Amino acid sequence: MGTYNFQEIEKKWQKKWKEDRVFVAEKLSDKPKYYVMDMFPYPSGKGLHVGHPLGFIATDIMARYKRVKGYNVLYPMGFDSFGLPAEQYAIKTGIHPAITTEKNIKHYWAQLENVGFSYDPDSMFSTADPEYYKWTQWIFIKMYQHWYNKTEECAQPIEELVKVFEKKGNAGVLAATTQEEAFTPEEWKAMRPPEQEEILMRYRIAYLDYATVNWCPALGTVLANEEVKDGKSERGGHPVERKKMRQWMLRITAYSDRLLKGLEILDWPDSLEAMQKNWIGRSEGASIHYEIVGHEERLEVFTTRPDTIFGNMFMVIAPEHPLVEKLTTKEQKAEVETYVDWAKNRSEVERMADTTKTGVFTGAYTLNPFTEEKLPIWISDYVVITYGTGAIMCVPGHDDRDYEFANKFDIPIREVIAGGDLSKEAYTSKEGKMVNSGFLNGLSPMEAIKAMNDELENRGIGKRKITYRQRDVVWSRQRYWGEPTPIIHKDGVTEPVAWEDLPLDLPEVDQYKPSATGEPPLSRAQDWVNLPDGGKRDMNTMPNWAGSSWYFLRYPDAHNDKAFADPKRMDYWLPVDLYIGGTEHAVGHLMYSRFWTKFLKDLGYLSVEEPFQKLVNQGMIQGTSQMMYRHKKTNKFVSADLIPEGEINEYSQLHADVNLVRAQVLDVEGFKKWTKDESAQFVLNEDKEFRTVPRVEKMSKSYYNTVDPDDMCAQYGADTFRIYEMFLGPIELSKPWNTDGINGVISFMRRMYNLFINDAEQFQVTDEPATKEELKALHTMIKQVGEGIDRMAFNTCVPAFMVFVKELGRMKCYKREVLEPFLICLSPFAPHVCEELWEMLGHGDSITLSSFPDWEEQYLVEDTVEYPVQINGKVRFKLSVPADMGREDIGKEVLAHETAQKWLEGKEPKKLIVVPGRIVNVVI
RNA sequence: GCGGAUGUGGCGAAAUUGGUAGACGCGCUAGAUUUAGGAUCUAGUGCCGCAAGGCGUGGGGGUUCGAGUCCCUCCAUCCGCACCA
Repeated sequence: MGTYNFQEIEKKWQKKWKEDRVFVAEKLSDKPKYYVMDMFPYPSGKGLHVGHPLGFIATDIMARYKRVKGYNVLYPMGFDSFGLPAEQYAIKTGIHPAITTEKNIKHYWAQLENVGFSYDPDSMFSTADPEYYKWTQWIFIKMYQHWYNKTEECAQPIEELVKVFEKKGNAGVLAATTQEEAFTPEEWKAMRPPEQEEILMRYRIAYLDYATVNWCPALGTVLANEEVKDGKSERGGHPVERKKMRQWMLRITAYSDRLLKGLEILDWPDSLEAMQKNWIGRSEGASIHYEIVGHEERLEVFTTRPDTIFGNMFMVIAPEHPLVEKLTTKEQKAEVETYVDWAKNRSEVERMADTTKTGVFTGAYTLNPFTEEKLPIWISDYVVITYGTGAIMCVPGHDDRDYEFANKFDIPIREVIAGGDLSKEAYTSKEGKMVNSGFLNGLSPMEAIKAMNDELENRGIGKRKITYRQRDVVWSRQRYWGEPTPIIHKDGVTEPVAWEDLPLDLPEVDQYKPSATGEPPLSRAQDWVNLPDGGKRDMNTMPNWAGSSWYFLRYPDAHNDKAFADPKRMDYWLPVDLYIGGTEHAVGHLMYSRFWTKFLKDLGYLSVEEPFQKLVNQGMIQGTSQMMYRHKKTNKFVSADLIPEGEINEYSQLHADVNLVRAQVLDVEGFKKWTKDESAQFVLNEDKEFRTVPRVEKMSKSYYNTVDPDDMCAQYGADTFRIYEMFLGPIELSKPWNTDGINGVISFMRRMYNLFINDAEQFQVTDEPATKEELKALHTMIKQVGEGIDRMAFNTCVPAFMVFVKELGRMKCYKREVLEPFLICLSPFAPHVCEELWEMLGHGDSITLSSFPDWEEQYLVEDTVEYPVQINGKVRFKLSVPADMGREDIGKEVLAHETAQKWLEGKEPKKLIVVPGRIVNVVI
């Protein structure tokens, strides 16, 4: 048998690819392009495990496939290098995060090279490279220097806005802004610079503002909403508080509508699209201004159910609402203050865990504009200040929360839509007829919404409004290892760092943690912070999201020093045709990337509105941990099959290193060596084995269930490893890692190799012409593989190869005519061995330069006989049936023809393929 | 509660537009061959049944000549969001 020496082959070709620069894309070309990439990894100290390459292998297959399909392919890889782990390691050890990061990147890159990915080496960069983050800072400054014009749906320079203010004031400006008060040109000109600055901040796309933010005391920094899960920090699971702080923010809400609409044209998974839609949370409703009894101010509320306004019995405002103090009457003051204090100090976790209604009456009333009733204004934390106006009109009859609140505080309930039973629960459906509702009576709720909106607008007390759940994103982090915010504070105003001073490098500091007084780590570099002219540098860094928000724009021109990228290259390469990555970035990275792309498009740097045309979420590869049991009293390890079910609690469970376990049996000696505990005692079963119990959980070093791709490549070869990962199932699916089935792939690889090299180590490929049967096997394979790759069902390609190889082996076919096209088909999956065999076949060029074969139908169809058939005396066409079928078989099918005719209305059928008993297919 | 998905042998899974369900691999069974390896080859392997035959894609119903696939409904599991007005 020929020896398939994968180690030698793989090393040889990896070296050759590198030296010959085979995978460097033509950065500008007339050829059709294909841009495919992965979500780049964060280079942690732990290295890659077998879960990471799943998506990478898929993109590599696509890249290699598109190359042999004649495309100019850009397939890059980079590193998302700013981030928490390197910084926390630095705090612990004092080693500069840049050093750790560089070391980790080297390790990652070596691991990736081992698997044989066809990355374009010229495109590689790290987000922590100053030559890269120079442009991250540049984009940030651009955002700072622009505002969002809602009339033109476009970001525009802030100087132009200033000119408008000087000429006309802000009254006619429709902008994404929190500036509500109007001012005249004279008022504007009379303002001092810090006052003007404050107003401009309300317009800038990157702006400073006091906002209630997620403060994580354990991490010493603020976090974005996307980084908070269930009231805890996504990284580390530390508790998060709400705190009012002045922070850099990005006005992503200016783009909410475009971010929502853009989803329609994208080829993304439904679940991801739904998540983004949900996150943006568009809802249509009305804003209504209520008169407050005895006050000048009005109370603005947002509601999606203006139809129910006749059932509005009370109002609730959030504890943080600005009117709280003003509205509270003397009698209620003490009670209100106690409540507001309590609500503020309640942690997010507590609030989420306990949703029973609490609240307090302010003593103030609004007037229901339609019933003229006095409605009490309450305060409750079930109304959140960050959504809508932080105040609601409450209709206890037709809203679950209002219903619960009204019952608790004995507020009357009125039915305004017939159909429910209000003694039991609120009736929230929009089915039924309006009652007790004045001019709305008799209408359906949908009709009533429209009528009420018209009436509100006529009377000038409200108008239709669209509200988004999405909030502006906090873009400051009180951390060291990130891009410094390129802003200087001086005399109460801010100004950007000059272009020629970019990149604004991170300063050296003595320690990486926040200062003793709670200032960000950058405050430790006082020389850097304080400028000679009295200005002070901003001490915040940008969040981890910053670098990844535009890296896909950099790959085509990764080392450009004059611009973030050459516009011609942007036009040629964008959008990314295929982007693969995990679902964990659904609302973070993917939302920001879309936002930054739209912003840069507005400024004229890009011509695309959306960065990622097709997106695929690869599943997570879970680890299969191996659990072993130790008796709590005797401290002996006991083989799992010896433990009676009822006694399991007497044992403690430990993770054994999965690399020491084969088929649920532990290598006891290896275990002793690993734990460095020679005295450990083991109770073995009657087969003298120590059995473990598998448990599927996250792949993590701490569970000792990680498998290093380097080990897989060393043991089985990169090609086998790649095919096996694809063979596990669809890439979208999560599945536990196990190597149980890898022998099937190994034997396939051996058989495949043996088609070329026989048992006597001789090359046995001949130039004989192939038979029809052999060509049928070939073209079946080509069709299945080509279609499989096109719909990214790589798992279905592998069986096609296996069947093909088995059949050729059975037919003893060692013919060039069949084997050459086969190698090209297989090469995206197993590139090394295919290159090697391609070379043996006498080719001087890389297999990458060949072209993917087309399948031909003539080899695939069965021999057929055609019979003329008449249907209902009208449609005549020919019926093709397999040659071994007789007329009598067709006769059985005549019953079906009436339906067949219906299918075929308006179409010109060529043939019906029939098998005994049924019509199989209609070929048009 | 809202939104999204998924449910097929002992296991991972195929079946692209409705057309012989379970391809391919693992595992298992038997045999062959060598002989201690985590080897190779051959045959078998959805379930029930000696068989003929029957039953089978989470449950129930429907459309169709024909349903894993389409429609309705219920159930289970997973993921995301969540007092969003």
